[in-house]
Amino acid sequence: MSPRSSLADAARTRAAILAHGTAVASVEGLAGLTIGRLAADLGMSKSGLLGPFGNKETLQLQVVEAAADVFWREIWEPVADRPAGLPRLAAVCGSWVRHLARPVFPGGCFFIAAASEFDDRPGPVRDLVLGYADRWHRELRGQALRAVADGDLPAGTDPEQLIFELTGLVLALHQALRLRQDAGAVPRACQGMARLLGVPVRPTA
Amino acid sequence: MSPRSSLADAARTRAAILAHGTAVASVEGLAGLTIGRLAADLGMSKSGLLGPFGNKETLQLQVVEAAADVFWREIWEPVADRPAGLPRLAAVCGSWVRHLARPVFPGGCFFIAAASEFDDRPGPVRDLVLGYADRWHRELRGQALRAVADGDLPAGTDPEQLIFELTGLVLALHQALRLRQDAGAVPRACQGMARLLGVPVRPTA
DNA sequence: CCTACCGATCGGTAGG
DNA sequence: CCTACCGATCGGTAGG
Repeated sequence: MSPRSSLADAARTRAAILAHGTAVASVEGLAGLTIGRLAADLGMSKSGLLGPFGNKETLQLQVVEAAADVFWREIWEPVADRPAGLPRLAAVCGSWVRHLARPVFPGGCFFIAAASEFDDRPGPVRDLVLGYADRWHRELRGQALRAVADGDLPAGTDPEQLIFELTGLVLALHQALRLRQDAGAVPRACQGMARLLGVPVRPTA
Repeated sequence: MSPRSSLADAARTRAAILAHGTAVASVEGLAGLTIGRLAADLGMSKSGLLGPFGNKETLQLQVVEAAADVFWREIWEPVADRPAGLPRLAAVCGSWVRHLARPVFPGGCFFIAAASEFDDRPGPVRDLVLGYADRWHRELRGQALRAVADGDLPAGTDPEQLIFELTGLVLALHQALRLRQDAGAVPRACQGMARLLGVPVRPTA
């Protein structure tokens, strides 16, 4: 009941809003996130929910940031201790597949959905999603370049082509799992990745 | 001004609504299609627009069907005269790439967007989108099976794996073009397809 | 964080 | 095909 406690309460409230917001947005879309629905789900008033954010766009931006934190923690951090280059690239492919196969958000991969939803809608939300996509792309490219330099991928391998094809396998896996509910797509994605990398890929946490 | 003319007028009105509806939905999403916005764009009243359809869901379903007609005409029909098997499969990959690179709808590929938007929303719209996806999948598989039977793809080639990877390249191309606005993705998609098929793939109309 | 309220827009209907 | 209208919900604000 001290000032410190009410700051902590406010932080908890904000965290609860963002956690539920990422879950709802993964299913309904970021644009389909409504203040009234979120407030009702959390037993709050609309104005109370909007308070920490000011307006809907700021809420959307912070939902994207919260989802990015989860994505990074789920996929990249578990493999950060693998040797740079091919071992880490193969490991991140495995944890990426795992993230899609055992979805953290009820609507599957938040970023695949957000990228598709906002690819044609200019504005701060699109810019932020694109910024995270670029960051992800650069991380993958760094590992691919290192793998080529180490001789773990054939000389002359084009890192951009490799990352393009790996991304394609992830997107095909997402569509197969979400739209077609075809769990057989998990080994197909791993097989395609393994062929591109020359080493086994398995869904790992 | 005869009855025949007013039937023709009604058909033209319906066609205009569906043509504009597919365009708007490709950008705003099928759920973001609103009756008021569509009516304002076309200079009609909301009730006049809703008349031919009865309710929004029926409008959505008929927009999906109209988009499917365009998709089929744009991608499959131009290559229907190619020999069945590998030649037709390579040709359809080329016209598929072309469809994405020179988008017919302002929001890019209607079906990639609709599949992502409705993969988590049960109901008639999802069922219809899934039905078209299945139909597309079966067409591709038929050509792949024929290519294997003809000896134009290595014996032991798994048609499902092949189609999964081809679809991944299409999805990666869509994301690169729409989100990242990276036109360099067109040759990357073609290169990946050519490696999978063993023959050149070029974007063709 | 709340209640109470704002104008705008939603999908849809009545009646012509 | 239209006007006129319905209740519900949208994002957001005033005031506490």
